[in-house]
Amino acid sequence: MKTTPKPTLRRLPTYLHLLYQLRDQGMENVSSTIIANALKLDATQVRKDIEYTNVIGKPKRGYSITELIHEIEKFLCWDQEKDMVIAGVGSLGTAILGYPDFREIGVRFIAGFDTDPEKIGSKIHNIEIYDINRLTDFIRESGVSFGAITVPGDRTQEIAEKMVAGGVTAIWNFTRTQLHLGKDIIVENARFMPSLAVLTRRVIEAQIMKEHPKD
Amino acid sequence: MKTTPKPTLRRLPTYLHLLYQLRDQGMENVSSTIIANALKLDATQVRKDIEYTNVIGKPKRGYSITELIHEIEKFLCWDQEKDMVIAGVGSLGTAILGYPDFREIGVRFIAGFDTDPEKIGSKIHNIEIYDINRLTDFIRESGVSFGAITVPGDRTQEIAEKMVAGGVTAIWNFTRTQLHLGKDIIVENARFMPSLAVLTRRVIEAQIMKEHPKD
DNA sequence: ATTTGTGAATTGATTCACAGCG
DNA sequence: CGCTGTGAATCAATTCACAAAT
Repeated sequence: MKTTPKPTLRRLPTYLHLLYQLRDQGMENVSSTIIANALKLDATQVRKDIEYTNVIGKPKRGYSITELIHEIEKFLCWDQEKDMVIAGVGSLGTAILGYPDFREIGVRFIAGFDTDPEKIGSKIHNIEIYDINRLTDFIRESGVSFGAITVPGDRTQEIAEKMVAGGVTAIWNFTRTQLHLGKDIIVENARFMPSLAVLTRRVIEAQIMKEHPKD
Repeated sequence: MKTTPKPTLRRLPTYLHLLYQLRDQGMENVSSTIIANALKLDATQVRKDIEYTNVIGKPKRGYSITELIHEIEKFLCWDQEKDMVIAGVGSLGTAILGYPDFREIGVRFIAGFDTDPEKIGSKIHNIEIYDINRLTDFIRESGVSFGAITVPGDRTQEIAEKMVAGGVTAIWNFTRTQLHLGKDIIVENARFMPSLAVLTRRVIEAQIMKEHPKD
């Protein structure tokens, strides 16, 4: 099997979000051109992306919105419940626990872990917070396979290893630290700083362009 | 001038984070190979990225860590104070206001805006929260040019337009909505869902691989 | 002996161009 | 026609290969 290109995977959630809106407006079909214009993409690119999800459109009419939604969700495994634990419930971890959209796409946080004695034993957004020392055991006992990491500082690698020791196979890493784990562990980094770097550099480049319009 | 490739810009912050750590460990020089291994990248790619920042290394010795840090920060405009406002101080907005790393790279939030009467007039992480109706005027009066948007639901476009009306030229958009603004406005999206899509799809693909090892 | 810097080759992604279908 | 599906062409990014530097 060919693995799906990462850029395609990254675009699919934005298609989904748009499709929900179009469906709620009562639309039944949508063309690649409409999607492309709404999301500032190329229509061919939209069609190629959709091809991966095995949806086929009808000439003249476009794609069925409900079918597209269903198939994209299935393709991403967003139509199934996925339990997840989170290590680190500072402000970012708390924000994630309270983010309502996760429930819609099947992510259910079943526990949080932290070192702060004030937090341990409490509930955040109705999710129980445990001592981080219980992380490995909890994962082993519950069989959860997704872990998110939002700890500050440099304990990231150690915590990831505890997750893997318990049986987690997929890690969503919000920290700035690069993880080194077995190659059967799937790690995906979700960071703010790369996009801020693009933003601030583009601002400088725009200034330079304006001052020296020699392109 | 050639614009810097986006993948390069996105990697620079991870270099920076590693370089801070190496510097704090007392190291003075670093080779592209060391950086590449630590961050799971290709050494040539690291060297090409560094070329953009105008740092030149010394054969046999590598790059000066302090020089690299300084030049990457300068390249990204992370060595200068940049005022920013934020619209929407729900849990994500609150997390961002409390994220300590922003101060290190020169981002200073000078105000937050919300519709919630409970929040208006209060302070969050020591930053004053105003009524969102004051957004345009505040921006005009303060001359701030960066705006972050973390509002829930579908008011994103409207709020972005209010920011632009006040004079913001760079928008950091944390919502799932695609913005349509003048082409002199720099917009950068910072979303969670694309990376979650990569994570969940990679998990399915790994399962498929395991079940049908016909690659 | 290493490590940079960089053209050349390769791989990957996007966009073009158009055939085919309703 | 209007729209999909797709091979071909283009563009962009990564990786290779090696000369130059110390």
